Amino acid sequence: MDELDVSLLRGTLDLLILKSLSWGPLHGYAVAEWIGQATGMLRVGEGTLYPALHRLERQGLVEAEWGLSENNRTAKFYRLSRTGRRRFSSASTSWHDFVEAASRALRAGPPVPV
Amino acid sequence: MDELDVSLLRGTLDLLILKSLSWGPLHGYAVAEWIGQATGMLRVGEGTLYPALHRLERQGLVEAEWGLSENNRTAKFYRLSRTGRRRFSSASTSWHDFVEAASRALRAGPPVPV
DNA sequence: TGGCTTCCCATTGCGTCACAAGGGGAGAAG
DNA sequence: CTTCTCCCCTTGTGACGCAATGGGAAGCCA
Repeated sequence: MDELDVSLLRGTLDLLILKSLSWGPLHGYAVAEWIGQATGMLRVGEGTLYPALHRLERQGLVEAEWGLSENNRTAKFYRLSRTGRRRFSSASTSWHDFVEAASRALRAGPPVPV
Repeated sequence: MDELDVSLLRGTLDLLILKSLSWGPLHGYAVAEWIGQATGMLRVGEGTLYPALHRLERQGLVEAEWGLSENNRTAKFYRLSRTGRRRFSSASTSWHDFVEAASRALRAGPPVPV
């Protein structure tokens, strides 16, 4: 009823996309499906996904190629570039670091007086 | 050297602020200080913090009141409202749920074929 | 007295991004 | 031939983190 809180997806989407491509090329639709099932709760709309993919492509992290899907449809397959792979691992650690830091603060006690 | 990756702070800042106020009123400057030390790595600039505080105030989650700081300066003290307290706990659980979901996906295996 | 630092408040403008809404095309299935 | 599923895309819009900028008041030091 109330407005649900802000999209926490911010900054995490790219990482999830890179992860989904870490085993091999996927087309956009499959990426969205994977994220949905792997997280169990995060539904990525197409208006969110495709701009993100194009962004990653512009940054040289993924490369696209047209092909045929498992269902015999023309689909654009994305695959990690070498820099994409490097970026994936670095983004992964900084994501964990960030979560760790925030988590620590959320468990922390009151501010210590100087 | 490289461009650092996107602000992961998105969506987490409000939660950290609410947490910092969970023990009692603090002025803005102290909130920023607490976040910096409690996380050990996240530095919140004033151009980030004050808009956030005003936002939370507009939403009725915190209430502000002028007072005197420990250093004898006029400062605006923020304190959690009752709804703010409720919001803090709900936002807290959804933050953890989100992190858990993303974390699960980042540990997950390849997409299962249908 | 004058200048410097620290503390504390705030705004403007910019770029980024998640997202809803809308549009399209092509295979499959009824 | 209609409908469904799959698969692609763009255009707004609002939200938000952030650098830059400005100001004011207390305290210190010379």
